[in-house]
Amino acid sequence: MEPLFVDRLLQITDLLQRDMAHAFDGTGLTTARVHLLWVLQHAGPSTQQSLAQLCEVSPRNITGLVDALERSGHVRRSPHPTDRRAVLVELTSTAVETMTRMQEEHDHLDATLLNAIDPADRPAVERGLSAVVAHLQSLVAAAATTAPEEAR
Amino acid sequence: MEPLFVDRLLQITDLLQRDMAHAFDGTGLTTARVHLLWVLQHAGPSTQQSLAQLCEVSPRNITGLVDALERSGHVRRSPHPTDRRAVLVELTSTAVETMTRMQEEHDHLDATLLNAIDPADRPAVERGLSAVVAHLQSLVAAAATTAPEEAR
DNA sequence: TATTGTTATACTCTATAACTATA
DNA sequence: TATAGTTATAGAGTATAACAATA
Repeated sequence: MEPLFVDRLLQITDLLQRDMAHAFDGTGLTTARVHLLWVLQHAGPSTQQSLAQLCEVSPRNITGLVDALERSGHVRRSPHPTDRRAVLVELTSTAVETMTRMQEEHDHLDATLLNAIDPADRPAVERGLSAVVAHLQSLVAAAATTAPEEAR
Repeated sequence: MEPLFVDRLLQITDLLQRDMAHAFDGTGLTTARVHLLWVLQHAGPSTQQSLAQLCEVSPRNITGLVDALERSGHVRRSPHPTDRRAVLVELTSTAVETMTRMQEEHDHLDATLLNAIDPADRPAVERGLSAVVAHLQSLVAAAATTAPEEAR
């Protein structure tokens, strides 16, 4: 009996998260902290405000994550050159190495997953998943505009 | 520029979770609690031990979730008929209604997602995602057997 | 007056360990 | 002796609100 299509997607969600969790098993890092490192790696040195926006999380939350990453030596706070209210958060060299390794694992996972699919099916899968993403984006966008009204 | 395949999957992961989170917006429920209700709906009245196994979570965690769901009127604890150590957790009629509605929304989401995919591509997408699931399962299984040794 | 980050407070999910009541 | 559930304790992620320093 075929599972529902959406259940297949949820199963992939679950498995991907488990697999990625194994990747930081020995590092003492967590999903939220790795996400912040990932954002930092791509954005470069950033203020906590901009990190909050990029991570879609409260500024207070960033304070906590940066505190933890500073303690574990993955991140450094330095004064902002022109705005004395702000700090710049940047990766340490240790973290740069860690993120480089994670990026490689990420690319490797991408290759092996694609490789698991019959080459003849790949274009159709690409098209299908793009369509699914587009549809989900429109659903989420629609919910985002109606939900705030309910909340009042 | 095409995103990596695995990034497309992660994007779907993120969007699915957001969309489903909207579904319990007004109910005061959370992901973990809805998951427990979902399990209960499919398993029927259960002891907390078996719920812990089905949810892959500690028994202590179930205590907290059941406490919260009992307070919000979604769940009832009743004495186990033959084992006086155990309790049976079951859905209240309110929760049965909620879960029925959620099941309908789930089926509806399944239909609309599938509908977003070109009919000609559907079989290939099915095959492709099955292969991805199988591959991820083997990765997770492999990590599960090696990780415990590192932990010692 | 507006913005940056922090302190204060609180809730949720999660875990392990010790304990109670029963098997 | 082993099992079911709870109390005790703890850590992580998350949020809002009040406040300090600076713009």
